[in-house]
Amino acid sequence: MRDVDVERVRALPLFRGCSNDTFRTLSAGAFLQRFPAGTTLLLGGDQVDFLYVLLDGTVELEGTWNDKETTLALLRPVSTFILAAVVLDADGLMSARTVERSDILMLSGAAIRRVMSEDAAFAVAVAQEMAGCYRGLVRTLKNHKLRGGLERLANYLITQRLRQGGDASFVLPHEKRVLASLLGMTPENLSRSIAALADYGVEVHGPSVTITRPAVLERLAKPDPLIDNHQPVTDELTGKAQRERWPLADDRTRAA
Amino acid sequence: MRDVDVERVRALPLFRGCSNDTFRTLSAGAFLQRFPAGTTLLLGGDQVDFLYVLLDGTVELEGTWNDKETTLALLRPVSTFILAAVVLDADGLMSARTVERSDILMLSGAAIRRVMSEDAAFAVAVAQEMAGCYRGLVRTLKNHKLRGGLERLANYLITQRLRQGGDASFVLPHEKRVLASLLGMTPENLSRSIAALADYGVEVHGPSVTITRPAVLERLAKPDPLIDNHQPVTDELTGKAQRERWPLADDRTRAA
DNA sequence: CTTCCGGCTTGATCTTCATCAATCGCCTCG
DNA sequence: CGAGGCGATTGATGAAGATCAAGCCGGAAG
Repeated sequence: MRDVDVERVRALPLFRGCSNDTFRTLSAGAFLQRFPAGTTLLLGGDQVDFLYVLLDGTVELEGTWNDKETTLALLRPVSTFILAAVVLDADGLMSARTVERSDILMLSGAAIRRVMSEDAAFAVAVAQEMAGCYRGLVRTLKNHKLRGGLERLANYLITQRLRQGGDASFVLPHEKRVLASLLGMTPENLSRSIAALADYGVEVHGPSVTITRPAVLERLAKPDPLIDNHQPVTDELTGKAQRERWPLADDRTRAA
Repeated sequence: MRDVDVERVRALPLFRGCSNDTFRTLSAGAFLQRFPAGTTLLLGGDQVDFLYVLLDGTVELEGTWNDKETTLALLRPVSTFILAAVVLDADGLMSARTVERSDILMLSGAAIRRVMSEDAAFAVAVAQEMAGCYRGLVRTLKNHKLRGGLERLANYLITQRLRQGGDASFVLPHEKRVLASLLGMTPENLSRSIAALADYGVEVHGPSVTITRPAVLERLAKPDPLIDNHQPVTDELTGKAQRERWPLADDRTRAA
């Protein structure tokens, strides 16, 4: 594992606050692996032995039932995944698959559990990361139960625009069929929904999107801070927990 | 606060492992309150100052958007709620409302955060509880994205039957319109779905349900351990985390 | 260059679900 | 006892979304 990768992991909110001892213990049994696109890292129901950290590439978390599949999340670096299963030493509820070639760090789950009870700061960080993931899922569930497909798409585009810097034009970060699954619709209906958004000032050509009249789109989308996390993605704000604390005043951020 | 209540809280997985000091600190600033039915405890977007522990009654967690409401969870004693917001010192994403008269213990959020960094065992317990809640939400999300309304209802009934002891007859624990919202459908469609399940050996009279041909119903419902948590509810298995670890062998349970 | 393939789009149709409206049963309160 | 109210049910209708079936387009391989 390269030093630069070690540093990236050490800087994660999950590990930033833990002791050097803790971090050494964890990284001792760790290994970094490069997977090609389309590799299944983990199948739902499998025993989970490692905490995964995505350092480069894209990973899809998916659920399956009755020969149907759905994308539950799309992860970009730097993200950890299946932390919940590791904490509880339980089987994974989702499958994980690389969407493109990805560099993934694997940390021993047993070591994580052991170290948690010895290093309170680390245990707190784990609790915070879990809380952030939990809140992300609450947002997703509300998004699906309260909004229709067109509204979900509109809000997705608004969020992407803000996360990519706020310009009128940006790029869809994933294949449309994957995006459709994430948004809970079929690829056909995603196509139609995109076409329908033309009336609201959304121009899509291949993967590139331009929002010409943001105000009009917002009137349709009705974004809501209790559902949509519009926080831009920066190097400073990488963990799920940090991203959930966002619009807090400084004093509260420091206090916690 | 009565001694018997203190004991119930102390016995929760969240507090069972923490030191006496920790527990004393937490219970010092705690107070128990009785709320009538229909009381809003917490509105989405509110600052969250307390961790709530439902000791008696029923609480509904709900989400709102664009004048629509949906219930995200229905809690029965003994359950904690809005732990994630407390851990991150963030605003609540959901509203909480009593469905019936409820006894609720309120613990200072600031004290919880403080105590976490001092007592690793407690921080671990918080992380585990959060992980359990997270997995519950993953199950819910898969349930909604992968199954249709009739299938969700069928699985709900199967789960209820098992949780209430496995008899052919049992009782719906909530009003049907609340149940409809939890299942993500309108009351009208819940009625129709219930009627449709008559063909699968489900008899419903008011709140009482009888499943005459479980095998037939299961063929429709296709329950899946990666979505449905069929674990019975006992005094021994009260926390969200415990309930997620269920089908594990003894040695794993002890190790963690 | 041409062919092939996979992802995307488009149209037609069907299923599912929401909505609107009316009724019924039950309980409460005057 | 009767009136009103609320939840549940049932029916009719419409909208949203899934499915099926072609076609389109662009990149990769031959």
